[in-house]
Amino acid sequence: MLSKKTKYGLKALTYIARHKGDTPVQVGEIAKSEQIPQKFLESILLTLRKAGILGSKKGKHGGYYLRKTPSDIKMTEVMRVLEGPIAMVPCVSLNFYEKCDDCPDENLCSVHRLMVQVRDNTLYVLRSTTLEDLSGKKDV
Amino acid sequence: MLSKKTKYGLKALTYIARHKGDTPVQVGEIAKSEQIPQKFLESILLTLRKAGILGSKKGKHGGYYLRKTPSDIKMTEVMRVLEGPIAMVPCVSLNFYEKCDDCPDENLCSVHRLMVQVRDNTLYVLRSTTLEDLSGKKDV
DNA sequence: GTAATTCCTATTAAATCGATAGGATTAATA
DNA sequence: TATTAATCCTATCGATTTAATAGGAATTAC
Repeated sequence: MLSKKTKYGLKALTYIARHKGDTPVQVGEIAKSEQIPQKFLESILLTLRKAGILGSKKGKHGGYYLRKTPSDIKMTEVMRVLEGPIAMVPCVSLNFYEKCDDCPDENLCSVHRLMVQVRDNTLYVLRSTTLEDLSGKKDV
Repeated sequence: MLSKKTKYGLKALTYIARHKGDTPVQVGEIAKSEQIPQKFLESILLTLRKAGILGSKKGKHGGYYLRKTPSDIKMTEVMRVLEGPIAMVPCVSLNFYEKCDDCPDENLCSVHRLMVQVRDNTLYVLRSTTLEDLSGKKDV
């Protein structure tokens, strides 16, 4: 299940990507427009900033902006920052690998092999989708 | 993240599918072999039985057996029973659909469109994989 | 110096997960 | 028929995670 954190984060990123002009976008504006609890959204955008996806400007007239162009922001990156591992089990995770306590040999594990397949297909989608795709024309 | 319930369930099904002979397989045997807490496994197999995937025989010399041949048991079915919806958000779920509170129009929602893609790719894998694939030769 | 904004830490309520406990029910078999 | 061994059922529990809230510190425009 996709966490609200990730869902809100993706919506916010889309909102910022669609924003015209060179002024940063304020949390309050996004929260209101996308119906997201403001304080919660604050912490999410902070996470995205710490991960280098967003930049921020503090103080009055401050706000958030993208550090890269939307077409350079892959969904793999965003998902890993907000949702964590893309794989459904740690033993097939590329970036968050962990061995299973049980499994003596991963290659013999039926669950492992299935989850590799799922991971590869999910990765394909998330790698080939960028923020530009999310924020682009509705009918694409 | 794949729940332990699903992981254990898949391992148990694989174990049963590999079992030779026409006697039912006992929970204790599976639990021991696959290192799964027995009581927990009991409840999982019960779920699978209620879903029609497993059959059971009570009393002495009882146990569980498959209701269909492994090649007829798709991973979509097993995953839906044990893990719930395959989609990452209810608004793109085929079997557990729910409208989002926020989203006025799903077709305009960037998250929705992304998650449809992920769902379709995951479905492809889970639909084309059966228990026979899981329990088959290790080096396939 | 005031107002508006991000930044940071802590807390909380609710839900979910993984597991355990204890026994009821059923069936084989001696 | 009594015993044994298995599934079946319900309830509970502790730990973790999630979603959200609270309160204020730091920073900046004006």
